[in-house]
Amino acid sequence: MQRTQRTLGRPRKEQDGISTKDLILHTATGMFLEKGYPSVSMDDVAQKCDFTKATVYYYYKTKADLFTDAMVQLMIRIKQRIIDILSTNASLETQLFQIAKAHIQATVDIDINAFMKEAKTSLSDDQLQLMKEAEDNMYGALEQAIKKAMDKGEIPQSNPRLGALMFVSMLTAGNNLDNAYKETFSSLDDLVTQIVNLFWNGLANENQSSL
Amino acid sequence: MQRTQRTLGRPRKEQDGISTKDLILHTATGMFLEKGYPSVSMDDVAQKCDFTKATVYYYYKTKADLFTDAMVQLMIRIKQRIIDILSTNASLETQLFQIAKAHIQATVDIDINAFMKEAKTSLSDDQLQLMKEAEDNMYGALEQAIKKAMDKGEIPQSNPRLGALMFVSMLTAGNNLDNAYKETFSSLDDLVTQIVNLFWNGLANENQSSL
Amino acid sequence: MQRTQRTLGRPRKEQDGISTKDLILHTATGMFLEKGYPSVSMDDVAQKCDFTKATVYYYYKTKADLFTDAMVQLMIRIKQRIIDILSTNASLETQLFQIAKAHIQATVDIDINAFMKEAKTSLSDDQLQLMKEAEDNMYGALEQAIKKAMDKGEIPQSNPRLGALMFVSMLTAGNNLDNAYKETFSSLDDLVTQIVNLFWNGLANENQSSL
Amino acid sequence: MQRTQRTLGRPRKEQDGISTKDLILHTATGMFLEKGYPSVSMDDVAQKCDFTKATVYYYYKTKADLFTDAMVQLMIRIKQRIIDILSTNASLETQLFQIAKAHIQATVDIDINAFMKEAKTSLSDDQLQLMKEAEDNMYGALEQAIKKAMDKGEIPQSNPRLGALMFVSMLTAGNNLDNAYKETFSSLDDLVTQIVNLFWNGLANENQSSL
DNA sequence: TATGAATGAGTTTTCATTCAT
DNA sequence: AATGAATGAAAACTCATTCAT
Repeated sequence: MQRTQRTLGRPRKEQDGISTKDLILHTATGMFLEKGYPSVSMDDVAQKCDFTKATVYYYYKTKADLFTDAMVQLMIRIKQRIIDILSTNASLETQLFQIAKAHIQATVDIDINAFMKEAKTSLSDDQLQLMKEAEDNMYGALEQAIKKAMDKGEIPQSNPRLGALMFVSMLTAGNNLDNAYKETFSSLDDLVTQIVNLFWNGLANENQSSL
Repeated sequence: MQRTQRTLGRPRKEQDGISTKDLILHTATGMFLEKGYPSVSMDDVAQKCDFTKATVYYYYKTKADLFTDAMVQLMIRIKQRIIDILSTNASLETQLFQIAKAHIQATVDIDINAFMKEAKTSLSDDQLQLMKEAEDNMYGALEQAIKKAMDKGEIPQSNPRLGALMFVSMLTAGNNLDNAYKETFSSLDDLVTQIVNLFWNGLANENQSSL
Repeated sequence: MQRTQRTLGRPRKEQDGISTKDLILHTATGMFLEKGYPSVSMDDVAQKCDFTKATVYYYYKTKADLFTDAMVQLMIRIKQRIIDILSTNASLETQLFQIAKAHIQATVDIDINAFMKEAKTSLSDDQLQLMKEAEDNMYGALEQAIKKAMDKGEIPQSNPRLGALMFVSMLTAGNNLDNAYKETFSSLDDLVTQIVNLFWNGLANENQSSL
Repeated sequence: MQRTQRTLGRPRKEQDGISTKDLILHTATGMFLEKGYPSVSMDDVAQKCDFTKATVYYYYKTKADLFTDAMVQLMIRIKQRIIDILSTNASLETQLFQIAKAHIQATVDIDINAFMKEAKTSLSDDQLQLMKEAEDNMYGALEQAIKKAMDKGEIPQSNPRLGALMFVSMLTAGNNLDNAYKETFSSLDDLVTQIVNLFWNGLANENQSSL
């Protein structure tokens, strides 16, 4: 008659409560983001985790698997962050500002497109599919928020998906800014504000296009 | 006054008027753009040119040298194309549209930031410097055109460099669009128009920011 | 008190009690001695051991590392042999004869100076330092024995280190003797005796130098 | 009717009176001595001469040819220097001192044995033969001088060739001395004197060998 | 006489991956 | 769960050599 859910026997080694697999995944994510897929070797990841290559292979059958999982999990986390911000009552503009700030504060930068290009030759179709779905979901949240604002009349009707894509592309560019140039901004908030303003109001601030 | 009448050494092939070195450079440029720095081997380049690795090394001492030259020359060409368009009498908005169209029509796409990240560990400081300068020049032309429009009162004053950077980032994102999604646009012009409009008019089309 | 009862990982082959690493080191030592540093490739070593290049790299990170270890270990072994002989009660002359014989009987021959010259451009400062120390130790034992004999009055006072160096240089030269010439000696002992005599008594066999 | 030996027409380009072939040979000699056969590339030689590889090949069919010629000519020059010194009226000991000093003053060092070992695999039998002969000649002069001194009763009878070989080996060792150690001698003359003394009088300075 | 172009065969090194314990 | 051993394939780079002018 078992009373507790607590598993019996000595609990498995989980230093700081993080499992080996998670540690590997987390470490790999950071390294992939920093250097790109081909420039990170399984040994690099293993060494940074203080494990051996073989241990990494114990958890991930191939490097492509590790990469796919790393990217998918990352995109899920980002999507969740976006959703959290979008679920508040603030105006869309305010929310976009919050998203932008969170994105730029995170040292990590997901230039998904660049990653895809690099890894394309190494990933299986299934893996590419997985990543594409995660990417879709990630942009999807933003896209729907924009769509809702359009439907509510908050902003004029246009292509909401394109808006979402362009917004993220601008954030990525903001993240990759040359350090020397970055320092010409008085603060991070200042940079973020200018980017969001550019996205929100455009360069011209007028209604009519002369085209 | 010395005349070196007869050229020394074996003459270059010059088939179709294109020298071996140019062929290598051109081929390499395309491959780097398509797959990224680490994924293109010197042998890959050589084979595509129908030469041997050693021939590539005859013209470029290292892979990093080849890459640097490829990117710098590319950015020079792009800068020139931008300058050509900007030197017409058309309005800036029209010019931006032309630039965007030229950029997206070119199969090549330079996601400079992504390349820099990939190659950073492999390039020497000198090489990085060369690329940064070429990049600066490339954006510089656009930046000055925006600045001039601001000074003329054509558009409101804001950060012209950030505008230039964001514009190119949007074009790059447009270029990397998922094919399936790309096909939802009625034409290339349609896609380009929407991107330029978004940049020019912003999402909100209003003057006041609520932040 | 942690007992690592079961050894982790795949166990080494240990055929004939010699570990893979030792086999590689031993093989490499012989090849370096025979052909010199630049003329021995990592693949050469691997093939002679019936392993792959990658296995050699598994144990030695670089060729320079392998070379350094090979030479240092060799010099340590030679030093030990010299010390063993010098620790007997025999007269120094007899001991020198024994050392000379052992040196010449060993098929291996270390022309340390020549090796240093060849490898100098390839070795790191640390590696050169390691080799220099091992070399110093090797000569040191001989030097001290000569010094002791001088202090005891067995031989006249002079520069003991120079004596040690010259002795080894003569042995090396003896080892490298042209085979045709070597055969003009009635026996190995004869050759060794003549060399040691030359070193011990000099060419002139007289006390006064006319210089 | 030609009166003068002076060749007619424009004299061939001989900068500083040294022909291209001689310049190449001379340069190559120095580089081979400094770095050893395998570590010197034909390109290295060419660049140091400010010519192209192809020019070197114009004068020397193969690298082995260049090396053989370089070494043979060098040994001929050394032999001549030895003969010059030995043809004076000075005592053999004095002459050996002069030879030793000349040898050690020359920055170049011919560790012929080491070179032979390195190059053995690359040289043809003919080339090895050529070098062996030059080497024989080089040692031969010294050998004969020693033999003559023995016949004159100046020094006791022993193996003159072995003496010659050992003498040169000691000089080579003296040349390769660690710089730090070299500086412990008050002057070059001091070092040379000690080496020649050791060779001439031996370590023991006594007539009887206890063996 | 001298040279620029081109190459084949190698060299050092890296790395994803497998295997046996 | 984790690891040490071993490898095949490829990458960057080198170099002696040939060829055509």
